[in-house]
Formats: sequence, structure tokens, C-alpha cells
Amino acid sequence: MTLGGNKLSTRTAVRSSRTRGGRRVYRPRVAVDRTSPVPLYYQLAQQLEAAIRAGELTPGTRLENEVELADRCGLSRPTVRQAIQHLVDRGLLVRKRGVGTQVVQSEIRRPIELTSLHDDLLAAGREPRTSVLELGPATADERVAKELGVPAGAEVVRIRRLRRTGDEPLALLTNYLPRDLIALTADDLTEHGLYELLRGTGVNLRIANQTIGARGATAAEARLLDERRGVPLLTMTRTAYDDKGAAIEYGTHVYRASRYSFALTLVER
Amino acid sequence: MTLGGNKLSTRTAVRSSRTRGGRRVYRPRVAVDRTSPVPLYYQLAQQLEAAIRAGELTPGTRLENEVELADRCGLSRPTVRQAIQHLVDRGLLVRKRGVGTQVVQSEIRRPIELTSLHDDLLAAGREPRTSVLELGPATADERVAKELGVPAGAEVVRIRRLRRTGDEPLALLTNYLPRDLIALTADDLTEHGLYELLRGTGVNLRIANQTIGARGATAAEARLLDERRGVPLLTMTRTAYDDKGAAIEYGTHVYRASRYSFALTLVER
DNA sequence: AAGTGGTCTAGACCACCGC
DNA sequence: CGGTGGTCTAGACCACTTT
Repeated sequence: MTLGGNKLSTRTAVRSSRTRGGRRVYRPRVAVDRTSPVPLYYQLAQQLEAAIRAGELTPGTRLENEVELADRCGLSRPTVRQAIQHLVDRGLLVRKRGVGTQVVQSEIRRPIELTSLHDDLLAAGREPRTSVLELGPATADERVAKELGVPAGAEVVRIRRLRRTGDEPLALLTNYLPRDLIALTADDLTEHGLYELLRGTGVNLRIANQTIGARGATAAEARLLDERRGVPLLTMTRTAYDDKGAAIEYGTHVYRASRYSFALTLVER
Repeated sequence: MTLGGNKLSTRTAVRSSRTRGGRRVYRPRVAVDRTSPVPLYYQLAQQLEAAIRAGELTPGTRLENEVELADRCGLSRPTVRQAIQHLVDRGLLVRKRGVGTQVVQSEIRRPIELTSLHDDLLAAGREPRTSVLELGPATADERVAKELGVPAGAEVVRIRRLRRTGDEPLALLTNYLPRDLIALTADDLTEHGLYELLRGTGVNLRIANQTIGARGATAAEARLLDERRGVPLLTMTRTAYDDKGAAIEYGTHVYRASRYSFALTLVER
């Protein structure tokens, strides 16, 4: 069934049943709006995700098969597959040929995303505060030059910030950016995350390479982070690239291990 | 053009040219084998990846547009898109609507995958050696029970291993598995990685939640790892799920930070 | 206006799984 | 064997970017 120009939504009732084998099959209530600019596959994916997070679709439940779901939604099977694939990629669903699609038996963590620490803290409701320790031109050493794809010795912008939540120091952030990429003031950086500022000037970050490790705090780091020298710190270095594949930012960050860790979800492809 | 039952490969010449704008466009040499059981999109993806890694397709190069590439390969556009999407997901290519597809300006790191440390070390050519410190039944405490989805106090299998490369201690691995999932011997674990053994018994791992942090070594850890007490260690806890969404393994690992770090590639979706 | 990727359709055949 | 997801086709129209 195709709605074509019909402006009404497609509505389907919720039905849950058992197959002959006794496994629970869930036929979610779904309604897509064909007048919305939001892609149909994305609407479907969001509704399925909402059902899972609301506990309507409980872990271990088998999802209705793709063909049937497509029929009920008035969508083609490829579109339904695209929606399900989106959730599989994010670790909420698991598919197996010849068997079906099931809800994963796990609490779902928000994976590490291409966001700044500032955004992460905001999202977690933990008011980030930033002190700008340094903001200005610097000479690219070999490492920075290689990561940013500029000649060694070229002038770049260096930013050093101390980030707190409440009054507790959390991390020491050092970033390098190509010169002339963006005009920044210390005030900007105090109020906003670096990635937020970059997005605001039309930079679209797409890919980042990260390395996560650990080491003891230097005396200077310890002083700034309100710790003792040698205390274990979590380190992260990251190079981020935009939608043209050009290097935008190279950063080396250290976090107080007692107050910060990385969570991520891996999905077999 | 469709080859149908034709057993010959589709061959296309390599052509590189410049558009009016002067940007380099690369038309890769591609050849798909329709008699192979390997999916067409995957064959194409592998050839594009090979071209990139071989430096034929250099960073910043713009890839031929999808329609043209599809024509030259004798494939449909959705199939070509699937191939390109595969590489975009892995961080080798970047796409932008209205612009095109470009090779990312970065050295490509192999992202963290759903593999064991044993496999990683093997792949890196750094001969892993394993000592089994413990292998046997244990009682699930609250944490383990929650992660594995069993009742608190239930019997599970606990494995403790020390992993070395050459003679250098590298990591201390503690894993919990549901009872009766797999029959393991210390010999198995000395010779093979845990994930390899699981795969061998038909377990298909699909999803894992990981947390990465840091802390100082305890006295016991320091002794086993040939370090001093309090030295910074990198920690990773992971819960892995199979293709039915059931929890298979919960592990808490510590690594010598001086000899190990995690590398990963993030892709904006 | 021209060129690009983004979305979507309505089918088709196949491989794999469990009964 | 029937049911499931995996792959593939040959189009179509649209949104966005650049010229």
C-alpha cells in the first residue's frame, strides 16, 4: 500500500503474540508522517527506539519480521531495513539470518560520540565551567604538523583550558587548530565548547581518531587539577576531520581518573 | 548493463581527470566477479579500500560520482552506495550532499573491534603468551549478576589470566562467564584467546559495552605486572552480548599504561 | 542550471536456520 | 520445509552545493 499524496498518517494497532515456538513477537504501534521532512526510515527508527527505551519492547523480545512490518507501515522493505539497520548500528537490536531481529539484553549506553567534553557534561546535567589558560599563536612541532597536515614550523593556534564541574577540576585540555580557521576569544571559550563554536562557523566534523591511555600527573598538571604529582590520569589524544576530509583539530587531554571515564558501545559489522 | 549468468568479470579502465573546477576526480579500476559468493558491494568496497591503502587514491581526492561508478561496474546504484557506505562507516571516506565523496586526510587506524587482546596482539605480530591464574566456579556478586543477567549468588565461571608479550607482562584479565556456556581447560586458554574459543563453539559476539578508565595499581597487581604499587594502570570493563542479545561475558581488565593504549575511530552518523 | 548525494519504491532471488 | 534476514535491481524524485 502506498499513500502517495495522502496527508494522513499511517496508523497501525499494537499487537503482541506468540509464534508456535512460544517466542514472544512484538508488533509495535507505528505511525509515519509522509508530509514531514524527516526521512521515513528515521521516523520509524525513532519510534522503535522510543518503544525499546520505554520498556514496551523488552530485552530478548523478537521484533516482527521486516516484510510484515513494511506492510503495516505502508513502507517498502528497504526503507524498513534502513530503519532497523540504524538501530543495529547503535547496538539496540541484533539481527540474525534465518532467525529474526531481537532487542539486546543490555542497558544501552550512549556511545562516545563526536562531541566535546563540554557538550557531554551539559547533556549529563553537570554544569561545565571553563578557564582559558592560553589562547594564541604557536609554532607547530613535528607531531602537531603531522596531525594537522601543515608544514612543520607553521603557525597554528594553541588553546589550553581547565575544565571544572562545579568547583572540582576535571580535565586539562590542550588543542591545536590551523591558523585562520576560526576567530576565537577567551570569552567564547569560557561560555561554549570548542566543537560548538566550530559548528557555529559552518565546520562539520565527521571523523576523529582517538587514542586513550593513562599516565602519572606531572607536577604542573597536579597543581592545576588539585591532585598530587604521579596520581593516575586518563589521557586522550584526538585528531578530528571535517566533511571534506581535512584535519580541523588536534587535541591532547588529561582527565582526573577518579572523576572521569570513557564509555562506548562496540558493534560487530 | 547486467551480466546475469556471464562468468566473466566486469573490467573497467582507470581514468583520472579534472573537472572544470580543477578538483581531482578518481575513477578507480574495478572488477567484480559475479560468480563469487562474496557480495558485490563487499567486493567493490574491498577494492576501493585497497586503492586507498595503496596510495592510489590519495587523501583529499574526490571519488567518481555514484551513478557513473555504478555504470562502469555494471552494478546498480544502491549496491554501489552500500559499498561506499561501508567505507564511510569505517572512516576512510567522507560524503557530502551536493559535493561528492572524498578520501579522508588521515592515517587510518584500525578501530577497536570486538576482538580479544590475544587476537589484537597476534594481528600486530607481538606473540601473546598467557598464564592462567585461575579457572573455575565462583559466586556471582551483585555486579557480575547484573551484567550477566543471572540471579545474584548464582554460580558462574571465573577466569583470571596474566598476558605477556615476549617476557613483558602486559595485562591482568578477569572474566566471568555463565556456567555451562563453554567447557574450558587451562590449556585451551594458554594457547588461544577467549573470544577465539567462544567463536569455536558457535557463539557469535555482536555487541559490547565498554568503560575505559585509569587507577593506581594495587600491591597484588603491581607484583604480577612487574610494576610498583600505585603506578598508573589503564582499566577496561566490558560486557559482551551474542547475536541473540544474551550476555556472554563480563570482564574487568587492567593494562600497564606504559605499554598499552586504546585506539579508535569515531564517525559521525 | 548542473551536479551531487539522500531517500524511496516494488519487486526479485538467495542463504541460512529451525522444525 | 517454511520463515527469516541478506543481497540486488532499475528506476524515481528530492535536497543541497556549487557555478
